[in-house]
Amino acid sequence: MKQDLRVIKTQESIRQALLILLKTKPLDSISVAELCRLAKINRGTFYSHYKDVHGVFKHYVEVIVSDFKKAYEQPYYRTGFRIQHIRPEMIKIFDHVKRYKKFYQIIFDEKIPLMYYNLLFDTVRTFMMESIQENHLKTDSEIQIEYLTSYQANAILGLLIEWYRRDFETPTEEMNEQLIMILSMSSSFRNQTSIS
Amino acid sequence: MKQDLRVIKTQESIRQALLILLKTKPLDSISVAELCRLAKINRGTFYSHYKDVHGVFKHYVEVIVSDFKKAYEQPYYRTGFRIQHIRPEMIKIFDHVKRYKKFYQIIFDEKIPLMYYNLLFDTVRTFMMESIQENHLKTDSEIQIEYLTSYQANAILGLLIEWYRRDFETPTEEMNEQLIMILSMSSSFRNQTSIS
DNA sequence: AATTTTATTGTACACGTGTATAGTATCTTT
DNA sequence: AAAGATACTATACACGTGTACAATAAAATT
Repeated sequence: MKQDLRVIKTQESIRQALLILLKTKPLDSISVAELCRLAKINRGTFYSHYKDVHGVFKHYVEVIVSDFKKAYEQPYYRTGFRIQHIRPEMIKIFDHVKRYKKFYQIIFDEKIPLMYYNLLFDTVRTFMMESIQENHLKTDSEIQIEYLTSYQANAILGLLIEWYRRDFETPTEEMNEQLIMILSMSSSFRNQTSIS
Repeated sequence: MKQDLRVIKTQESIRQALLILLKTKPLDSISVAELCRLAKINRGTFYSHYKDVHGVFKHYVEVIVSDFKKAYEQPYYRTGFRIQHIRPEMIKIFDHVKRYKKFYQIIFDEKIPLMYYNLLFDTVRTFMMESIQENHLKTDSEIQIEYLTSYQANAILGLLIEWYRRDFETPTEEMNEQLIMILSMSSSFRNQTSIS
């Protein structure tokens, strides 16, 4: 059996309505009722497709995240550089975020649920995991990779948080440089700070 | 002029009601109406004190965060160790989180707004800042301290996220060890991973 | 103790939420 | 093209939200 045309039509009009509303008001102020009025959809119908407004927004976030994954998984980036040097895969993250700036401004908004942040976290963390496994890196056997990758992935997100707070005004090139410099800081510094 | 007794009474009964409700249901399912019924407070009165249920919860979070800050600021921990070694200040974070486990389980819940996470982030980040300044560490002048500390602070929170996801079952002692091992990993490894 | 100040209550209103159900319209299948 | 399946609509209900305002109660001030 094929996908019902009615379903496609209503879902698309709901999604479109969200995009339109997002241009004039923040996500957390958009109600299901308003969305349905604009989409010319009965409110009861809405609930047979989405749980709430976040359910609709999540669709777009998933599209963006999968775009991020796709870019990262291009073979060129995975094989073309020697592992002795900092490879540029991660660098792509800043370009990606800048490209979808409007969405990331929503995701990092303090009124928005952690759910989207978690999605980001899991995505970046998976990259870390794969990178370690592909290069057959063996870490100190005492270190649990789950904790190591969580540490590393969230560190990157820390840069994004700061970037967001500065309204993404720092150029992506400088973000790349900052990341590389932080990564190449000597371990002696890390021991000195006691914290980092 | 002194603080009106009526105000104190109503605020305390609202806060108490929240604690009671939190024992049986998640924060995001607690309505202002329910809170007011239990607190025996008129709903209109509620809104002259708090904006919403989160406003009430935030009070507790602020108490907890200030407790965290206080513990960190005890002079003993700031002077008693040589900076050449990893100092144990940050180690306190795991004990602290474990102590207030119930609250952190709420804060890290995916349905809860980023606001509380940001509060945590800012707190830890301030520690990083102070630590760098107190020790008169000069980083590479090209590195912006704001990005460095955001990176470092959020990395720690990454460990907390993973810990939370495992329902805080990893013993605090092991969390301490994991952190120390991650921090003392050689920079050569970091260059190899390309990501971390 | 009397007066003044103000926090709280009770009530109302327009709106949003989530769910349910019967009737209608639209799609798919044969 | 007709039959069958099902998505959509219209409507209703109980509940929650945020705001407003006059009446009341309980504080602080004199």
